[in-house]
Amino acid sequence: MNEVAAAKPRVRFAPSPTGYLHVGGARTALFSWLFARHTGGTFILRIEDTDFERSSDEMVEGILEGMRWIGLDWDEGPFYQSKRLDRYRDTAGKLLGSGQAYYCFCTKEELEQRRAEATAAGRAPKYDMRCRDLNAAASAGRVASGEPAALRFAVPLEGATSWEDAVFGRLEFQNEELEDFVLLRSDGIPTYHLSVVADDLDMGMTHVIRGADHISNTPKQVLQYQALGAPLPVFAHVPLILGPDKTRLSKRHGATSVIAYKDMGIVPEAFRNFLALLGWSPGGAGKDADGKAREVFGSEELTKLFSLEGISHSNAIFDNDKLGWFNTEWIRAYSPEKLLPLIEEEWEAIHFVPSVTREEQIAAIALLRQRARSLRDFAEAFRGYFSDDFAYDPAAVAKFLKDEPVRAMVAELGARYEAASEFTEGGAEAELRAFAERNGVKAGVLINGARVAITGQAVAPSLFAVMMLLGRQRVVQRMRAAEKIAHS
RNA sequence: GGCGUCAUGGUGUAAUUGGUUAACACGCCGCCCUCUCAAGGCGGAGAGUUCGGGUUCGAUCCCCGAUGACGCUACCA
Repeated sequence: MNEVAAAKPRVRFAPSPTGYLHVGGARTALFSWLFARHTGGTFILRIEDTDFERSSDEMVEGILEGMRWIGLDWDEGPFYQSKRLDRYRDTAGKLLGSGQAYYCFCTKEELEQRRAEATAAGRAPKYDMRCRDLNAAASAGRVASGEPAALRFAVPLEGATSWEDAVFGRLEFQNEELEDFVLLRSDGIPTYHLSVVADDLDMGMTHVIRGADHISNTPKQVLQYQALGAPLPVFAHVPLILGPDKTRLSKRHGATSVIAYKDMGIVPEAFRNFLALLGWSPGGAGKDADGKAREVFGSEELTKLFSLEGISHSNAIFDNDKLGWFNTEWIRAYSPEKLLPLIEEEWEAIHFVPSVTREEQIAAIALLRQRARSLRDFAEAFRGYFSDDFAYDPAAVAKFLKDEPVRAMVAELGARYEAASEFTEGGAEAELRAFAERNGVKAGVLINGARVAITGQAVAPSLFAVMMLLGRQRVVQRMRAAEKIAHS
């Protein structure tokens, strides 16, 4: 461990607000957050908005919303790079002053043209360093007189740059493979390469946990730390998340924004649990006494188990089925009281207003959560439990409530319930079974028919439990109306 | 093209880090339960660890090569 890592960890999540929080970003944020919480360190949020063209406040809000949704709270920030421009110029000044950076007067057009020529000629499209040996004083003069110039870092011509990556081990790049990258654009705005280093240094980052797509950028940053005489943070590169076709996850694969999963009725714990296990495993620490690995982990447990060592080296494929499984597990684990506000959001989204009391809602949720796959179920298939405003699933009607005799029997049974002296779970079942026998049909036929009449669905909890939940009045009313239910 | 990284069933991951009939979870199939559907219980199919060489008494694990995938290759981040 180097001297920086020995200090209390300080880690950050540094998204660029050029889009909403996507699943890859969410996972790196989660890993950083888990690491900070595990070690008792500090988690910092920094918005890298130096690309004014593509950044927007709306995207910043979207990112914050996504982070709040999966429960990632930050201790410092959000800091905005757009408000710290002076600091980057200071750092650039140091590099220029020590001769490790130089002004470049080549225009963007010239560079593009040379790049095209080099590629056409089969050469590597690297910057040709033509401004590198310009006289420093003369260059400074040109800049002072208003000539636009970018500032480039002077990469050593020989040797190699390496670091010890916390997940990949020792990584090394030959300096000759690197080009003299731009630190400050000609409009004075820093590039990513400069601003990350300046900020990570300034904000005292001990660990830089980010996507593996940054591995190739890392030597450029290591070189700056060295040029500045600063100690290196620990770099930990996290493998990428791919779509089912093994290409980088994109809108083509469906939802890419974290909030889209919220909209699909995924519960935050489920999403976080799923994400945590994509590219990370607790190893032996996550196993039970019988040797079976558990996978359903809450926030506290993930925090306890998390370590950089458990991060995988290879890219992972996003599997919707498994996410769905985590969702059912977590919906079942939530208390009805905790589920209710989440369900209310679903209702609001479709402008549905439940007509039953809160107590009845809680009771219904307690009964239904066992078989919910998504929060959306509560606003769709389960509507009949919360209001008389629900639809009959045509397939369910066709399957169990199509025959006229059955419809008539369900209606008649409804009338019997109405006339009965009491309405209890056992009594209702006994009544139904006796009625079925007298009419020469199997009890199951009436149970299934009544279920459709009462809930509109072929799928539901045990019929008699549902009856007690809905209450005699609704049950009777819906059963008596069985003959009027439309069917084809 | 150059540079870099990675490679265990369809998917996510394990394998006391050279000694296992290669394990667990998701998914899939079947059976049980049963008033439906889930859940649950039980069982099954599915990888000999990308391929080829080496080192070793012995390689998922170490070395070399190939292949493939992915990443980077901007005055984007």
